[in-house]
Amino acid sequence: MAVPLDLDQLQSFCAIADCGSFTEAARRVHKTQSAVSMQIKRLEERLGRLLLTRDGRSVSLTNHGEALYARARKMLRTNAEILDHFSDGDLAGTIRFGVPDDYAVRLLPVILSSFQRTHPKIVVDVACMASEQLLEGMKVGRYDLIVFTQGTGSTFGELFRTERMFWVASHGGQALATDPLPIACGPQCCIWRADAVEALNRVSKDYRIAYTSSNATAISSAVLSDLAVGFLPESALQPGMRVVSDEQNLPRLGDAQIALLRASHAYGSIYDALANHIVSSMGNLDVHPTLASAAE
Amino acid sequence: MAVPLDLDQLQSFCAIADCGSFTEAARRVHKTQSAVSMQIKRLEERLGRLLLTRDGRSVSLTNHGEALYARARKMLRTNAEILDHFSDGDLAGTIRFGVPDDYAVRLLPVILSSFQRTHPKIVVDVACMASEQLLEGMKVGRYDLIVFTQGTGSTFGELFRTERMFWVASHGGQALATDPLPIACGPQCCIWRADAVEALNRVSKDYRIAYTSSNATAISSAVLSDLAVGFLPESALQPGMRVVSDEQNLPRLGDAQIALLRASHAYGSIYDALANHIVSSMGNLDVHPTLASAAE
DNA sequence: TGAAATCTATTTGTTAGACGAATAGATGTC
DNA sequence: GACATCTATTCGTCTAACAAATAGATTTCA
Repeated sequence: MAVPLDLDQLQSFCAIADCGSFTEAARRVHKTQSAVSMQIKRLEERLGRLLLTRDGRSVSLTNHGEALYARARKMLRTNAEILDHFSDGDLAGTIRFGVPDDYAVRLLPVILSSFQRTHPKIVVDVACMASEQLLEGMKVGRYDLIVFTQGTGSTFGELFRTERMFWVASHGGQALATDPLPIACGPQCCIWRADAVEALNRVSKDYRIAYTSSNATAISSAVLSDLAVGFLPESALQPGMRVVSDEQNLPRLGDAQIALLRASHAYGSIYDALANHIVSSMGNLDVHPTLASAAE
Repeated sequence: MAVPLDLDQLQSFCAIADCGSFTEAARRVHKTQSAVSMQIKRLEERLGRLLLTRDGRSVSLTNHGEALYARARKMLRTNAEILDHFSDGDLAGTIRFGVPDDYAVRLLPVILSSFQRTHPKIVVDVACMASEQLLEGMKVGRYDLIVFTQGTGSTFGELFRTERMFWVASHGGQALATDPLPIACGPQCCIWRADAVEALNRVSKDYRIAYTSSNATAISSAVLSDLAVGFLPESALQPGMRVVSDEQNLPRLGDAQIALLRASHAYGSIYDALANHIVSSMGNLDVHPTLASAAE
């Protein structure tokens, strides 16, 4: 191996990929814009490929950039893990953390309790609400780190898990057989709502929005009490719910993409520690293990 | 994250861990001894721990060093994977590769065929024989890269897989019930032989070495034809063999440790490519995913 | 016991290259 | 068409990584 890559460059690269801007990325990694620009230039020269497309307006990853990103992330995670492991004394501080309420119930307790055990001096201040509100709050600086779900299309933040979405009904209920189909879902802004509505229209299925709430438990209750049919990601399924099989005439839904988003200042050791913990606890994405499968 | 670690330092660190010498490691990474010495000094300062113990004669890893080593290796593998992925044109060259014959049968075809598919221009010259002979051949420069198995004690080379060892007999055969127990195994030098013999003595089991060969297929045949009982690692088990359950009075055997060893010159892109491929294809070791479990 | 050999650590001087500041060039906005 | 806001580039500075040489420590062998 001639000379290994420079993690500093990869860090800048990932920062740009995350926020879509050289200037903003520079702030995050505590460098000037020119330094970041030159780092990327050197990285691209080193690998002999264009990694980012600069369209004046926005910056996005090329295919090669995508291929690099996943692996670079992995290396940076391991790097942060090492630094965390060797950091003297326990890390201390407070993290304002946001998570969609549908995941909160199932996943949070496990994840946060094991995190608290290894990092007793980090206080995690948890907020549970819909992804849209979390993103809103992130904009005004209310959180340091949030987990949120996004549609299949636009990707920003750090994608670390995908999940199948299922139509669900109550066991032995009538809602599923009703026409038009009564549906329980989040408010207008709900990311999945648009996807589901579009899918229903595509198969010309009659439906009506029978129940709306920005509270996930409220929606679950509506489904469980047979008021309506709902759609949920795999890990939000609850006992008493019945997954509607593909044989029914309901359209297949797109996958839920779960990502991590940091405030621009949240790139320190304690944030890395929590982010790493979440990704390794519930992440289900990884680069294909062998190059065999990764090669084009 | 203040400033990420330097992969260059980690590379030197791993090279030292692999060969137990600053001077030799320096040759491998194409630097002077002083440069390597200073790199380690900086790395130890950075992490605030002693990573290597220099006892004048030999150099070995401290506990902190061990913890770092596994993660550093992972990063270096990913690094090599990236460079491989982006290397222009197909890598070309010849690799003189050695592998124990017991593994050759089961694993080689799959591994090498997928490797050839992604790296058609790399010629892999395969030698199949017992680990001891491979190590012997490595000493005199006959191989670039070998896979070999070692006992539970001494570790050198790059450990990437462990496997349970099983006592095996033929289906419905008599050998297992015979007293003293007839055993088929490798020659004197066989690593497992000492372990098995020691285990038998520990439980005061009478046995006799009934069949000896340095050829793994010969031993398998002896077991299959009920001439004797044998002991094999999990992945060398073959149809027609019966694993002797723990209820029988045979002692539990230690695990087989499978490692990779490179010639001192074999640190280039094509060697990395094959080494990575092998490790990701058949490796079953990894750093614990979360720090939770890794913390002391 | 002492000389030679062979380690690692340290010192010194040189130099590449990474960075920040300033500027140019490009693009979209009002 | 002026302005704002990106990224690229130029320039000068300075850090820090390196090779070469040397010192210090330890083992080996006579």
